[in-house]
Amino acid sequence: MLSKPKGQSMKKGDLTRQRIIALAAPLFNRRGFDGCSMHDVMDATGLEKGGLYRHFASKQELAAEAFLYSLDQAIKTRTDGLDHIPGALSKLAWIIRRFVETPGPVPGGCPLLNTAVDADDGNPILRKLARKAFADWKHRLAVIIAEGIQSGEIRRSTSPDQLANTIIAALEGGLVLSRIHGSREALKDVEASLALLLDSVAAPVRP
Amino acid sequence: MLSKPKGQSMKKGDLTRQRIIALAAPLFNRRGFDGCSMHDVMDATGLEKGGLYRHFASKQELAAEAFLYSLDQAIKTRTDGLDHIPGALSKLAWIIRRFVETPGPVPGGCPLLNTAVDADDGNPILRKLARKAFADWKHRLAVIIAEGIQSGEIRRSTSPDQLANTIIAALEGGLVLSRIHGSREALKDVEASLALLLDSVAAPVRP
DNA sequence: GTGAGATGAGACCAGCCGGTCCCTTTCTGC
DNA sequence: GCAGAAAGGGACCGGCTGGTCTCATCTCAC
Repeated sequence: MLSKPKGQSMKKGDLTRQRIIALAAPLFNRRGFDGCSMHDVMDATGLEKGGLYRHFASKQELAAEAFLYSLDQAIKTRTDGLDHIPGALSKLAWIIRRFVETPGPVPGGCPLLNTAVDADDGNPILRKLARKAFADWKHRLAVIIAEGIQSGEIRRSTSPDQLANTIIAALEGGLVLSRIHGSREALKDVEASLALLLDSVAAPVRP
Repeated sequence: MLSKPKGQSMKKGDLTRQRIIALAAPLFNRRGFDGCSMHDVMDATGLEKGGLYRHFASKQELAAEAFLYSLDQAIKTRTDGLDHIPGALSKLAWIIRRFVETPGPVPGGCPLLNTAVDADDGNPILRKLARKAFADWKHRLAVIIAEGIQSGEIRRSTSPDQLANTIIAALEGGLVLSRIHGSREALKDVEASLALLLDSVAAPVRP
């Protein structure tokens, strides 16, 4: 289920498998599990049924791999460079700005949100993957917030989990609004409001 | 496309039509357009193909009607009683609390969000309906906020549209998180953070 | 170079999809 | 109560679904 090793020891089959996943990912992300057929994947990859099913036991397995691929891409492009940002509040603001300004690497909106909505009333496998992905994201944010509290940058009364959940919820909701309206307005509004919220949890500067 | 008249002049056909919509709404809301087949609707309603297609020209028309029904139900249960709440900030807090605490009348999560995600890369009809529904919701909130500014309850520097978009984005995002985790935690967190945000836009009390 | 295993083509399958059509049954205005 | 209209049953349609299987071809270690 997990990705095969990358690098010099990759056989042809592994390369094909990776190629299928990379080409299927935007299809599933855009159209959802039911909205994307194996024939669509055939068209996108140029492979026939047999070639496809040699690498994946089922459509569900391919969809799961495609989701993990999209997720991985999204995380990479949205955290690349974060380490160089000093300070918890700056890190949070940077993450928010990145999310608002940088389009997702895999077309079709955020794969987490899409998969969560697509699978929340069925498809337990995808559902579980989405749940874990959200939990991981929340944890990453909560760690930054906790560090900010530790360092005295953020008020002690702040709940890391609460703030992390709020940031994720607002960004994801804002992305949906922006996509349906075909304008970045909603995301910009969310960014501005989150900035206000971050101000209000910042510890008062000591004179 | 729009609902037929209700009341005394309803023929049998109109009643059946309404019954189909009401029974199909949760199916489409839970499983999405592609995930719900006409056979599912047949099972839910007890009607045969012919009976169904007498009342709707296509699956798309039925889905659109089902969406409008779900939307109408959601708006009703979430605004009923709002008029008795005095003051803009109280109204906003009340709306937020309602959203967090009252489960949607049509199972499967928020029909707006679901439809927006389901249709944002295709299905222009549903997409347009979702877009309008979000715009209407934002307008309703923005009016309340503008009134709060007018009355001196909310800071003049506040942007009604920005705050409205933020509230909607955070609530919808929080609902997705809560549903995927099977816990109200995320929504509660969003509610608390929005309360903080509302505090920060409240005009300072005059001594 | 060769042989064995890896890879892919593509015909095939049963079942389901949205949708149509015609005929019977039921309703309703008179 | 009757005639005409409205409503619904259900067989039928072509096309598409996810998935299987066999056989040809390609790759690569030796």
